[in-house]
Amino acid sequence: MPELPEVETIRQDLSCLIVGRKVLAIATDTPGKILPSLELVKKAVVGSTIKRIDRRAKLLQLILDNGKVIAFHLKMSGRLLVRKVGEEKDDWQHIVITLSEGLELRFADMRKFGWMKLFLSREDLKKVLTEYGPEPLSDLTLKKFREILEANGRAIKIVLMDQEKIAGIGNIYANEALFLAKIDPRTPADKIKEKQAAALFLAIEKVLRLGLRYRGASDRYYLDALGQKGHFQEHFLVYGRQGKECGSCKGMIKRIALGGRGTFYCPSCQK
DNA sequence: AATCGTTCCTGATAGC
DNA sequence: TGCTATCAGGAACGAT
Repeated sequence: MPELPEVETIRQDLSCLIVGRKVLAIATDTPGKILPSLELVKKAVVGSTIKRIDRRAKLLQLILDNGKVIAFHLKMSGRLLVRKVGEEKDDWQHIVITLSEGLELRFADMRKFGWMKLFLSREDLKKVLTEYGPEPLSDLTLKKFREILEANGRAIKIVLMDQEKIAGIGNIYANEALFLAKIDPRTPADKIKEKQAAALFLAIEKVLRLGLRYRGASDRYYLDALGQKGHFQEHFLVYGRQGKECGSCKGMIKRIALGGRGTFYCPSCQK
């Protein structure tokens, strides 16, 4: 599932591939996934040029030269693919944005949880973006991190995945970071000691950077903008490894449900 | 205000 | 073998 490293990898790809291209047309077979509506989006963006690609949390934004912004949320299974016009249709392809010079930006989504949304101005977008917590790789400091933990009594894994608290961390990176920091995912955030908080702060940075280095985790559906898999899934220490041996203590990785999400940890390493 | 349950959707998997 | 039922899961939303 696309989290910060996956969305950032796509952002970098799109920056190289489609910045400077003009939007010629938009088509879809799932109009409900285009907000506020296909017609309004067409009217606002067809004819404009893509100036820049930004990312904030898991939200990807095409910044257009007319001041409008198109944002995408990939949710569980969304893909943004750059293809040449006429190339074979992609699996679960639902939105096609035709660009100048024979390219297409395709939004494909097996689960159909993802969406595309028009923002009429940078100010409108900014309002939404301020609702996200700090970016863990650029804005978050240890001091700020400790304040977040102290202010929240819910399980640490729930807090890590809460986009209003910290932006961009999803299930995979939350599980992996907690393993590296040797913290039980159920520990109430406000009960985490100073030393453990510092270890977790570093572990978050480490797993996110590792995810970026491997161009994301293609656990199930994730592909980069050219349709290539990432490789971080080959280095998972706990995620999806229930019943397997812990690489650190030779105990067995356990799976539990936390906040309705699959949670993976080593009971003997993570106290 | 904080937190919980429900909803969206479809492929994978379990059970018979 | 082939059918049906269940489940997973990010985040918005309504309910408590």
